[in-house]
Amino acid sequence: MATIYEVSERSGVSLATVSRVLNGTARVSDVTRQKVVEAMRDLNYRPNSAAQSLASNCSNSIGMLVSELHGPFFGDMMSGVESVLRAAGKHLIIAAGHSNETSEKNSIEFLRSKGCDALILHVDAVSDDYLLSLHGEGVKFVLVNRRIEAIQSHCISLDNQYGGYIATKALLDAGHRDIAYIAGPLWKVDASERLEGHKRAMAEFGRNVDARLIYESDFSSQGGALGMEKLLDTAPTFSAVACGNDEMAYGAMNSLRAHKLRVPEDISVMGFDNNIMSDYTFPRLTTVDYPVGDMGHMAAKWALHNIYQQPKIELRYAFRPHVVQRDSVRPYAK
Amino acid sequence: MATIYEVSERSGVSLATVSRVLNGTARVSDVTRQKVVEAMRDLNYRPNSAAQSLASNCSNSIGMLVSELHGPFFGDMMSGVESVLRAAGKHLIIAAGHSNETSEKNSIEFLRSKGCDALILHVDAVSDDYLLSLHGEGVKFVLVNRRIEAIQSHCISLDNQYGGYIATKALLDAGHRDIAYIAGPLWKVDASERLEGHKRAMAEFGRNVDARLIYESDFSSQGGALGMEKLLDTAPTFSAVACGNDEMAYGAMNSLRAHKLRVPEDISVMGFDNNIMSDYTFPRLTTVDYPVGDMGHMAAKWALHNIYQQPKIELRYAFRPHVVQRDSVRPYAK
DNA sequence: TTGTATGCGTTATCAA
DNA sequence: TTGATAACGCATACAA
Repeated sequence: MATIYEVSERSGVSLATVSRVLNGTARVSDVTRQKVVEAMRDLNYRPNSAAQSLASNCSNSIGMLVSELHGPFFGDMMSGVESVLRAAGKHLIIAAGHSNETSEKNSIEFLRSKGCDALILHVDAVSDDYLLSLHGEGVKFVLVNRRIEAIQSHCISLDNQYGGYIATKALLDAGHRDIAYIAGPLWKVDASERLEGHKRAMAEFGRNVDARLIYESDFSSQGGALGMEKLLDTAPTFSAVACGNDEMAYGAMNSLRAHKLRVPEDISVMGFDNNIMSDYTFPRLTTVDYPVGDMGHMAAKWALHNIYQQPKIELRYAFRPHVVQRDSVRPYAK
Repeated sequence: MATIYEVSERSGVSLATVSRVLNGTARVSDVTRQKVVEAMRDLNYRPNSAAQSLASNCSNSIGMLVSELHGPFFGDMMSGVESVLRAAGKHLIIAAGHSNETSEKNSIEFLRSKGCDALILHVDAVSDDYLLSLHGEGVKFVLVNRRIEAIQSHCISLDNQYGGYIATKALLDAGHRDIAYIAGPLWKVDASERLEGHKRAMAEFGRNVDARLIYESDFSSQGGALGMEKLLDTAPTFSAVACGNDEMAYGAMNSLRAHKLRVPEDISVMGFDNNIMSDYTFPRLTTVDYPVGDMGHMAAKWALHNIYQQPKIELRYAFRPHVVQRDSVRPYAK
């Protein structure tokens, strides 16, 4: 592998000048630049990334922690992040946190140890205090899908409460009044915020929420199916169910089908996230669109702006979802 | 940030010794080790990754190129890779190739420029010759889901031909004889191999394949839906359809439903891949299981063994899929 | 078992 | 506009 020395030698200029044309960091006369460029080409020169990082104290890498690498949600998010980072010549190091506190902490340490210039974090098991202390230590990071008051400008989040609200409101507007809710694990803030939104919508329509109509599940389809079983078994009758995410909605629909109940004729189902698959279930799932790709883009832009000082980048911290009408909800008919 | 010098000074031992306890590369007496460890803790020392890479000529990073970051297939694959790499202290840099030749080449160059110790490549747009020349240049890489004779020991692949064969054979065994096929884009080797398998199975049952029963699509659900429309419109009657992947099967099922045809009562549908979602479609999709997570694991192990000289690792290069029976296929009844 | 000295390939600070 | 030269933080060959 050719080094900058060899380029310097072959082109007859100094080390420093080669570095200059490499980085465009200072004016270089056209003729010398020409010579250097040729030498680089001839030698098939590639700068050594580690040496650059060491000397410049900048690794040009961003670490990203997501709960899981698979699943449509994180896939779209990583995709959004990667595309803008890539266009900026930065690279993305990924790690999975598995929604487990120890694992998330380990992953963060791992990413830190790799010398990332900044971290993009989607964490749910770790505490606010931990994150705050990280911030105190000077670790550069941006949180996705989580909001901490004290470091608002480091949080890119969805208004989950609003999402939960419009989901249930869409059901109410369609005439439903007895609405069940299958929530995600309530220790996760997004899950509990969505449920809050549901309650707010219900309250707005003068419905006090019956606790038996709410089931706390785990964001998985199995969990959704289980929740529906339980609801069907023990809850008062209902004509619609809102789910904390799409996957649970899939499970719920399967469970309904197993009970010979038709969606949406007998029961309307509302999801949350708008996974790519929700357009291909049967019936196609009416849900709340989560602009996860956009939020991924924004997280990457945050890093470009705050870490790499790229100017002229419009940052946005709060995203609002909207309802996507498809076929799993229909007006209530007695 | 504390450096090794400061640790050396504070613990009263030499630089070299600190490095030794850091890497466990040579014997160090317990007392000195103790002093060093304490100093590290007191100073909250973290080795500088770039410096380590520069000095050791090893970045401890693996670059991975996948077609897309989203979608169940690549998600599972990355997940498999990450977990074993992570356990070994190596990190994963990811990039998307978008199944486009220029983009794939750019991504490979990008990854190379980042100093990855090795590359895990899922590419389909780039030519064998290109890959071979890369190999000739000394670039370390392993191919996933692609086989090139000349560098077999660098290829971890699924027997797609066999998969296509068992998919159609399952249909034939169920009594179907008039079987349509919705293929992926045939310039992709996996798509064409699967189709080959289909033809082999048909031939084995004495059926010569009617070209009108084969539709070349694009691996997307939309494409699958389109293919089914076309088949319904212009092909001779058929009682079953095998699809090049699950996503096209989803589209095909939707399209059948739109035509008031029931799956599997009127038409049986067979997928390929066993996406996580295939267990939640309606009807649940009978398909061919692609052990993509296992293959991801293996790709990572390949790197551990071949690049980092980790011994005692069993490598496997060929994976065989199997049929997963669910609800979208049923015995043919006149 | 420990220490010394050198090199890894850049960037960056000076001068010239 | 260019060139010396000193960091950057660590690994390692060699000596002790």
